[in-house]
Amino acid sequence: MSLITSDLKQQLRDFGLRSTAPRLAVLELLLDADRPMTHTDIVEQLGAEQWDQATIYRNLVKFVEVGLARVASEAGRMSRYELIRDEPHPHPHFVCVSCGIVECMGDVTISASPQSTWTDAIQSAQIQIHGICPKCTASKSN
Amino acid sequence: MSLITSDLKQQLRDFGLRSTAPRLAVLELLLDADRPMTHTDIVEQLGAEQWDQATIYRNLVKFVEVGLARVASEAGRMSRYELIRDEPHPHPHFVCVSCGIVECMGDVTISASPQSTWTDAIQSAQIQIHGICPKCTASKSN
DNA sequence: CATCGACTTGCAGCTAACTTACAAATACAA
DNA sequence: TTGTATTTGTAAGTTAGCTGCAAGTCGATG
Repeated sequence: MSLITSDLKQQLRDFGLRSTAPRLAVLELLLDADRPMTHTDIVEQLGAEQWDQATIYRNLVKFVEVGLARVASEAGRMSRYELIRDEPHPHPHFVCVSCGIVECMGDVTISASPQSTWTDAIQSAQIQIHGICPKCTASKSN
Repeated sequence: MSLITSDLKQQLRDFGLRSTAPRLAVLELLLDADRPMTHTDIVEQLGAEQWDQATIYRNLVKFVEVGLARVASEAGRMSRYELIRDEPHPHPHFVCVSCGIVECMGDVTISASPQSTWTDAIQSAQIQIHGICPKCTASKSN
């Protein structure tokens, strides 16, 4: 077993979850992903493993429940999951309202003003920018 | 027929849609709403009218198609619709990730920095703040 | 390192939001 | 008023996601 896999096992236990093969696989996939992924994405990428789709669902839900992951968007009526990581600059997500893809906007900073009734709620909230992604913009202009 | 209803009929025609009873009712409901509404919300509020749910769905989709309305959020796997209006200050939406309710944050202004690869896409985009609304925060602390 | 209870998985079937096919009804241009 | 394209009602279909249950597995404990 690699050192890295061993770390992942420990991370699962740190969050109060048993370390099982499907959980490790999902965790590893999310770690490597550069954008939030749907359940379908994950099942496809783990295709060779043949784990039941319900197992993957339950694990994703569990990850969110314990705080390992969050639902980054529900565009197109499909939840997209991403790991929660310690980040120097929390970044907003760009969500394409046409194709549903979600991209992390690492280089954008958002600030809100002024103090308002929402100030409390905005603490630790996620920001999404909804628009048409470059790819969809291109294909629409045909 | 009231002057107002007559205006609504004209607005439908301006967008290339025939003016029908269910469309007028949906349009009027969205006009009066102070937040984006789900298909279910709308069917319930129009309960007395007994229009088919598929008709309401198709009209909502049509409204979005012609630019009369937009999907303000898909929280909880339910689309929430709002009319597109001319607004002096486009406002972000607060989306509760717990109960899915969407509120218009009229008093909050969001600014993005710096210029980035996203600058183009952000033009005319919608901003959503995802968090836990005050009501859900209260009920969770019980 | 064997045991056992609690947690997980696989399976199959269910739910709910949304979509669609098709025939009947209707808006509206002429 | 009439003709036609659009819209509606009805019923059935789709699909992401959820759930009950029996069988399997993890890992704390002895």
